[in-house]
Amino acid sequence: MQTVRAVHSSATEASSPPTATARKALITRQDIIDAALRLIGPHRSVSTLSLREVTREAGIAPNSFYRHFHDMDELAVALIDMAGQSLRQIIREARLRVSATQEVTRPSVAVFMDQLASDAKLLHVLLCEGIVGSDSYKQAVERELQYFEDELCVDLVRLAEDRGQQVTEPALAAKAITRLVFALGGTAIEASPEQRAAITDEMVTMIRMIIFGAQAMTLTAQETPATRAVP
Amino acid sequence: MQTVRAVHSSATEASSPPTATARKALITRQDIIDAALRLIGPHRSVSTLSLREVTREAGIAPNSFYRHFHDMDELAVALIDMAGQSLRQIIREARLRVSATQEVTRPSVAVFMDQLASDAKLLHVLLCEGIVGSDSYKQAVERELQYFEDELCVDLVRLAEDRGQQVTEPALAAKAITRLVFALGGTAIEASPEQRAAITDEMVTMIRMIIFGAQAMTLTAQETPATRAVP
DNA sequence: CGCGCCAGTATACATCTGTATAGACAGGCG
DNA sequence: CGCCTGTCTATACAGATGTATACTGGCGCG
Repeated sequence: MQTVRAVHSSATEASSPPTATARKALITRQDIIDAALRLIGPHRSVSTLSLREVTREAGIAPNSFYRHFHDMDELAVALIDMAGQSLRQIIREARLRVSATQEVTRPSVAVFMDQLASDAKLLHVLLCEGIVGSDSYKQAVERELQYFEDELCVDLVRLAEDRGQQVTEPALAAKAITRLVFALGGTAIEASPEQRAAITDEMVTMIRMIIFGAQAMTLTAQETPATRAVP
Repeated sequence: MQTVRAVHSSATEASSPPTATARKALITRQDIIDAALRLIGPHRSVSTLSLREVTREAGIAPNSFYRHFHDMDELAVALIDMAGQSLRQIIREARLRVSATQEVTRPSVAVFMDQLASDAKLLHVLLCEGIVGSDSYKQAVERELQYFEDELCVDLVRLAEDRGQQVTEPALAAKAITRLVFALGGTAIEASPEQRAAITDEMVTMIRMIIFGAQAMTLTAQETPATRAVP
């Protein structure tokens, strides 16, 4: 486990007055959060960050951390909460864009991918800690995903009603879409723009499969119970 | 996947004969792999294991590790490969069970969940390293998932042909199913048996949605281009 | 002004990590 | 038997980490 922490001090430690050691005027929670966000990336999850690493990146003394967070866990929860806010932003933005167009799926996926690009770190937090985090992390992540699912479910039902159709188990369809989009989003985080576009197209088709399927299953249930076998 | 593990005495360090220090007769790669598997769990990914930790669990000296693996990375790759074998086992077993029944989806999902229960650690490796691992880990994981997708795609096409139906973009449907199942499987790893059963039911319905959807989209494309709007 | 308070820092320590070096023991072969 | 070779262990070291203790300097308030 060789630490390849290259020089990198240029960005953080440049404004040292001639005096011995400059004292940071005021450290805010946000400063520390920003430093943590700068550190996490495709290969670093929050749970693997060390306290000293974060304070080093923030340009403060290790002990100063405790003035703002009791734990590293507290930092992680703060990050997960921020990621949740990012999620809500996606939903809001998607509804705005959708209400102005005919299509539904594509603009929504586009919003998701846009937010993924700008808030990659935050959404990555959700992905990582939902799988590898401690129990409390996982619960926090699950809560945020659940919120996303619930909102999506509402939209699915409304969409179907607007078109005079039914959708079986919209909650399940919403869950499938959510989990699928997040799983694929995880692989898209470090993709090139053209790969990203391809993933977007794939996502759109997959989501349409799920929506069509949820609608088709109502038809089979009431119309043709025998002609189309249950796979 | 039978684990032909050696004696591997007690937990860590209990069986010291009167002599100074007992020397391990023969250390095998498998001993070290088993120790690593014992250590990883819901909150521990391979990338966070330390060399000393693994050797401690294996009951050997830290340096003995190097006789069998050049790196911790090499251990991780070995684990991912084992997880891949576990995947192939799932496909084989599912095909066996399916050929004996009418239903397709449910027995396949059941096989997956069974394997998840018995090889939870291995499949967890795939989940973790696919998200948080280094680039080479991610590539290795992606390779295994791709294999799973390809096999599933073949089955999807055959299933549709047997019933005289078409499926649009079977590769995409297979990818959607694969990613969805793995994402949900990740949350099922530490679930109770009844939660697990509920997740299984959900999975079955979701997969049917995707399959139905992939079939319904062929209908809309050729029959009614206007009556059913694209969502 | 004096003074306490607080947000910052420096130093220190025990513990962990990876790994380099050297030693001990068993087995095969002359 | 002697010796070499391969495998495992012991010791040691430099660096990292979390945190306890003691410090320092600027701020507002009496």
